[in-house]
Amino acid sequence: MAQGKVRAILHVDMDAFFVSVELLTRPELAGKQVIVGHPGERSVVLSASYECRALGVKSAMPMAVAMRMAPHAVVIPPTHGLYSAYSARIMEIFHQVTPLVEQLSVDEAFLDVTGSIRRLGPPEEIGEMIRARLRTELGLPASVGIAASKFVAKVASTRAKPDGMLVIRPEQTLAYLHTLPVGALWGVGAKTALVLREMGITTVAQLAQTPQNTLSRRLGATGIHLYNLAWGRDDRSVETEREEKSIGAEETFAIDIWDDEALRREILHLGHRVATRLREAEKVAGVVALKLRYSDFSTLSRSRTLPFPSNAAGDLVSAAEGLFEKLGQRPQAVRLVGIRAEKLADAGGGMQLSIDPRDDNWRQTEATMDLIRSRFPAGALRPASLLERGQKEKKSDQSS
DNA sequence: TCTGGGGTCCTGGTGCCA
DNA sequence: TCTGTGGCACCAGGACCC
Repeated sequence: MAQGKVRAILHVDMDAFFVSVELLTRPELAGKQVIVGHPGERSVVLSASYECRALGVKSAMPMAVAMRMAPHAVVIPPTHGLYSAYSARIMEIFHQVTPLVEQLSVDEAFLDVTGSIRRLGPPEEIGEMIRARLRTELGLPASVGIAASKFVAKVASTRAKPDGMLVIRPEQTLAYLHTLPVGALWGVGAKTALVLREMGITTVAQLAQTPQNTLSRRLGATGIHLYNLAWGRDDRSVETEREEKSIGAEETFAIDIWDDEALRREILHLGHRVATRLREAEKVAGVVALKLRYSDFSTLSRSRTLPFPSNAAGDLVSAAEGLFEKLGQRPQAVRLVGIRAEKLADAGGGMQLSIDPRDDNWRQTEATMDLIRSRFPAGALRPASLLERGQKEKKSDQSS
């Protein structure tokens, strides 16, 4: 970060990204109500066109609700591979502008262009250039926020949507922030907004005028963080590298499940998914966490430290099964099962040594499975115990 | 209205150990 | 030998984001 120099941070956010990508191959749907998401009863909206948003449809809204709001909307199942491919091309364009790119998700990033100004012109010109390139080279609309800090740039891009650009200069920052509702702050979700409302705080200006210790008492460290944001204080730099902290997979059943055997099969399936991804990332996990969500949406998680870090499905599954056993009788049917590998470390190239030679045989087998999987279509290879599941529970495999 | 799947971060409780 | 304490790791859960 340049000391004593005002930074120029861009936040670039693609507009209705999944929908925009789908429209590239279905231009006849442009200007129509379009939703990307699984059409199933228990799915949610992944992305909605602005024509749908005008009717109240939002991302993460239950599909059933969205369909009541926009009954004529065209629903397109997601094609994640396509979005990843476009995401890579988008990031490539960003990296041609500056090496200081922090990718936040598949469709948005921070760019620190402070050092690019002499070469490319003022930040506004850089922002417009990026938007023009995304539009002409990829056919995708994007919004850009420009400010001296990440947080304010992010707020600006949100306010610039759709297909716009908003610059907030350092001297305008406070006046601008203090016009916003408190929900505009990064980190204020439904629960925090409720707590703040109980305190009589609904705007950023009111938050800024609230004593820090009052906020701290109700919200802990979050309160102090929000207070600083309300005063425009955010000196976090654009981080170009981010270490993965965990890798997980979870599955919501089409109907809630009581059957132990079905739950065990799902644990086995998820364990293999997570282990495969760990090996692809060349990581080993030190901790395995099991997550269950019951019919009433209450969620329970249990975790266990492995005797030694591993990326073998057998180790992950056996830890998860141990946690599952320990839970004993379940009070309700289960709607979701998840497994997460945590405390990740580099695999270090070699395979994990084990006292039991059978374990190493199994790991060799998994390595061979990875190789076969890389050469044949997904789902071509799976443990025998999952074959029956593969035929009965097709729904789950759509997302694997 | 009835809630996916992928993550990160924070907090509070608990048990171990010096 | 017993007890209190502080630090730390681990665990569980919640809130949030896209």
